[in-house]
Amino acid sequence: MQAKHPAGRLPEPLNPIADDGDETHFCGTCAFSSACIAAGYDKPELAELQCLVEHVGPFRAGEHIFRTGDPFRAIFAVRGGTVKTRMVDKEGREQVLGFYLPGEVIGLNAIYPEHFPCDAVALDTSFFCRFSFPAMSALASRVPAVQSHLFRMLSKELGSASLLAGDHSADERVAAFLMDLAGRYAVRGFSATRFHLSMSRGDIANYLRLAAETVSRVLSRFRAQQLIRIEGRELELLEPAKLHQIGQALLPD
Amino acid sequence: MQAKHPAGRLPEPLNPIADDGDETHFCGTCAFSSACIAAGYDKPELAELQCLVEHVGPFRAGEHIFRTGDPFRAIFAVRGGTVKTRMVDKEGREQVLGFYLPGEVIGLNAIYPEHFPCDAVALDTSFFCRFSFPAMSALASRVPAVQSHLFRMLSKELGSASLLAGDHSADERVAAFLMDLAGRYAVRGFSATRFHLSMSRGDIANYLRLAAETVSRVLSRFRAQQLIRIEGRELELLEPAKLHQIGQALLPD
DNA sequence: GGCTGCAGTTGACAAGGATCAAGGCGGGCG
DNA sequence: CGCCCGCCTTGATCCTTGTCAACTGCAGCC
Repeated sequence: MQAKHPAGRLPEPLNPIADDGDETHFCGTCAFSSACIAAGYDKPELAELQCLVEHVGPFRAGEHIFRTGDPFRAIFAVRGGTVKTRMVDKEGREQVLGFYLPGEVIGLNAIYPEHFPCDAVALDTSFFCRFSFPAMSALASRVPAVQSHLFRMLSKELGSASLLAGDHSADERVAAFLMDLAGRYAVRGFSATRFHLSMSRGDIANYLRLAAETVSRVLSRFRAQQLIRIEGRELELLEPAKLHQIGQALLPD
Repeated sequence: MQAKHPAGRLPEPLNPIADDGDETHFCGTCAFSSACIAAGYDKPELAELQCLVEHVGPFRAGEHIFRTGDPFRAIFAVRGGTVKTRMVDKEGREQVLGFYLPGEVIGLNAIYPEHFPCDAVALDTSFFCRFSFPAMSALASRVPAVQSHLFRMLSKELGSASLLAGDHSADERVAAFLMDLAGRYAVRGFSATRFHLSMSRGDIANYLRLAAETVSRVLSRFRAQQLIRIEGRELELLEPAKLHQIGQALLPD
């Protein structure tokens, strides 16, 4: 039993929030920050950006930010908390499309259909910046950096959508999932080796197209192999390099 | 053996081409036609659209339109023929991302990384309209219809990327694949019940994350059930409604 | 003509993961 | 406090699908 970490409780959960800004400076970690910077904080366009953005929340775990079929009027940047997007088919089966962390943007897939094609559900207590899309489009026409930023965000999400597509083993999928989360936390300045899984095992499994039991088994195996330390939803990556190698087929680079 | 169609040879293969236009009117079935129309055929912007578009081809089956890593300078609309996009991982395994028919656009996923993240390979003899992306962006800034069109194309592709994601049976996947192709031919004005499969069984299988043998078996079963008629790569859908029902979990609506 | 190679089909078998089932743990609430 | 209800874990079994293999048909080519 000495392989276990009986008393090794993980430290207090981190509670990342992508909001170090005030009404003038917005969020430093926000997906739009580079666009704001490009536009220049002191330019008249910023005043306009302030008009089209609105802070909304908090949403408690389980509450909807938007629902399938809602008319599309805005996109949302996560300021704090975590969100899952999901589709529910007519037989009532849920399909998790993605998880969104602070600084990331949801709603881009609603531009074309003009209605949200999925639900967005808070997993944590969450806060958002709501960007009116018509106003954003108009601004994009005048500020090339904003237009280019929108194009790039859309294109980026296209790239990540094809990540999950391949037929890969349960180990590869879970390892890639953990490393993907780690990388996304890292680029926003949070710890890449220790974080909280806001989503249930069932949500992870659904997202990865596995059974919840399989996810549970893989995590147990990773723990037995000393690759991770996991206690409920508190996670520590002990061997990121090995995990990256296991999941490499699904990971960029 | 009377269930077979011994002498029922399928008619001559259709050879759709999305080009009913000349240098002035462009392609009526092209993905950009609505943007052109919105911009007004006689407006000065059209002259600009002509400057940024260039007809390229023919490419013969197996030739690359672009390769992974090529610098991103343009997107391509298929005028005629069929294209597959694919990624090849470092172990050399191929991953088919999608098939593109006349009127559809390839290269949108390269905007963000600024290099093509995948290969595009002609399956047929193929022709394209090449749109310089910098010029297109500049035009989009001045013509809201063009900007909006680009946003919508990107968003639309986001939606279709999540289509394939679910864990579905081989029957569901193949049925949905056939119905998806049928629908895409239909919107461009081609027959929705009889068409040529430009891609090999292996490519279909790879795209659907199945083994080639499984695709072969499913198609044989569909034929035995009188749902389709298939002879090599010539396909006729005999029971589109039943196929749609089989694949409904993956299909829109 | 016969050889070669590729695409496709079909069969036999094996394996990874889904499903079914049972039990533990923890939190909310009467 | 004790009950209940999710969430999670672990074990046993089953089934879909991948893998291996053999065979056919066809096209290109010497």
